[in-house]
Amino acid sequence: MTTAAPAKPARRTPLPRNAARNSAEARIVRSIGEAIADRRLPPGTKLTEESLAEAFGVSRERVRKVLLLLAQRRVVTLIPNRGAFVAKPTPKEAREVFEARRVIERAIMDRLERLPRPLPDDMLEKLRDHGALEDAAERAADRKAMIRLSGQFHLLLAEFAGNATLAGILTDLIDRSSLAIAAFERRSSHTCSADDHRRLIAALIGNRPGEATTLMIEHLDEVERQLDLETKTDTRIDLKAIFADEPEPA
Amino acid sequence: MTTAAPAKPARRTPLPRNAARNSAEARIVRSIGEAIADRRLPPGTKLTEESLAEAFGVSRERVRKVLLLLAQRRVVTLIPNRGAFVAKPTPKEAREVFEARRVIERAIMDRLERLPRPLPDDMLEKLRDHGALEDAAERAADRKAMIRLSGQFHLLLAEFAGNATLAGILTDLIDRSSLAIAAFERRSSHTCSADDHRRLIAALIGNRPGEATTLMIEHLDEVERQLDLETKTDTRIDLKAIFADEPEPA
DNA sequence: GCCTCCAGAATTGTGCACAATCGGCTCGGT
DNA sequence: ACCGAGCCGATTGTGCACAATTCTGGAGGC
Repeated sequence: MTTAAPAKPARRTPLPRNAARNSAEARIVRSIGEAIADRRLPPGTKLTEESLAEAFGVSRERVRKVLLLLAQRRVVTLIPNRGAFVAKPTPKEAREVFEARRVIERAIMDRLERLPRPLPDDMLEKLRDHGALEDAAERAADRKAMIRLSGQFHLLLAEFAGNATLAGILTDLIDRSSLAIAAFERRSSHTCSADDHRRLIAALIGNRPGEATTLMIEHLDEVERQLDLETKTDTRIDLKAIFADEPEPA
Repeated sequence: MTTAAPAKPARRTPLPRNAARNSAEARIVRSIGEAIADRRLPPGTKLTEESLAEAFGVSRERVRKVLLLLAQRRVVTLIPNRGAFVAKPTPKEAREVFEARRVIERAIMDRLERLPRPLPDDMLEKLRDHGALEDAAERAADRKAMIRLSGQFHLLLAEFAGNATLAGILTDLIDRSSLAIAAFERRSSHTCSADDHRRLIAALIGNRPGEATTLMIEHLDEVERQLDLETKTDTRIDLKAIFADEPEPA
């Protein structure tokens, strides 16, 4: 019935319209988000509206909107009349974020393990492709790419689990854990163990019951364990402490 | 040009400043959120900026900001150049939200059951107080109060679990499940079974291992099961269907 | 010497005016 | 009478100007 209209000329405009405008803001959000994740914008950095507006070539109100969005995702902190800062999570918040990730990603792995085998071809293909990308980034020692790919890997699994809502929640949590890593990473850490991901992929394909889930939990535990959530480096007094033992150069 | 103002008498105000301003926005968000949850604003309702601005006695840009926040929480849908609408979840999204709630609330119940016994007095007190409130609302057949209290109950448990991040995520999910209920509730449904909550409280205090968790999952299953997620009432064509059998009045 | 207080500058917050866009309505053609 | 085109009212989107607040540097008093 409704399928008629074979020869209907394109009455409406092809409407590439608002998509462009809208994605411009989304693009800025992603751009800033990635910059925060890979530490080009370390926690605590002041994000001046004017500077960002200039950097992205947009008006200040656009930036303002973007910052509001990022603040909602707890990636930046908005202090009234003071401005926007890259969020600096507390150790407590960092622990909470990782715990939340364990809760959600365990659920995701459960669902993935219950998928009928063998896994669909496109899924296998995407897993292998992603593995190759991570390998390449590791060989190239491309730290930024590894961070980005690591997040994408977890997100990819969430997609496969088929629950977009959980995936959306996880997106935020991944951003926030990147932030936590940036804030609390120890000096000598190898972090993003692409090896963990490799094993996870293998376990997922192999389908030994529970193994992939266990690996995921251990993986998240390991990442969290590599953080230094004990020594209290909070507030801004640490700056004074750092330079306290330096003699006056005069 | 502008300010004459060479004389500056009481230059400073007693500063009831941003705290009031800031919470004003939060208040509007809560207000609209509650209105959506208890169905004063059914899914699909157009939220005109001007009307809301007038209703809350604030400027349009304030409303605009609030709508952006609510859109981020998926409680309203923002259509470019068309405006804001109370979100109308799809059956798929409704299922996803409930699945996400099961994932998170199971984790919360796990943690609550692992709490050392007996539970702290303030926790017991709050549980009992809340139970009394729900009983009262049920006796008074105060539907709106029951909906609000039901959400608060789940949030209360999340608080007790001590993970503010998970609690925050759950806050959004509860709002969204309220929406799902508003969108898909069957005509003859008793819904918010305060009885479930009563049993949950008892199980939690009694601490028979796993019982509270099981009750919670069954509770969420039951709420979801009361929804009609099968019959496809999507799109706007249902309006035509509704009036299809009505004869022309002239 | 140190603390307090106070301009000046820089930055954020907000109202307003206008531009852009959409849906509905009317009108003219077939 | 139906269909499409085009205008109009209403609503949303955006830039701008100005108000409010905070921060900085420095002068003055204790």
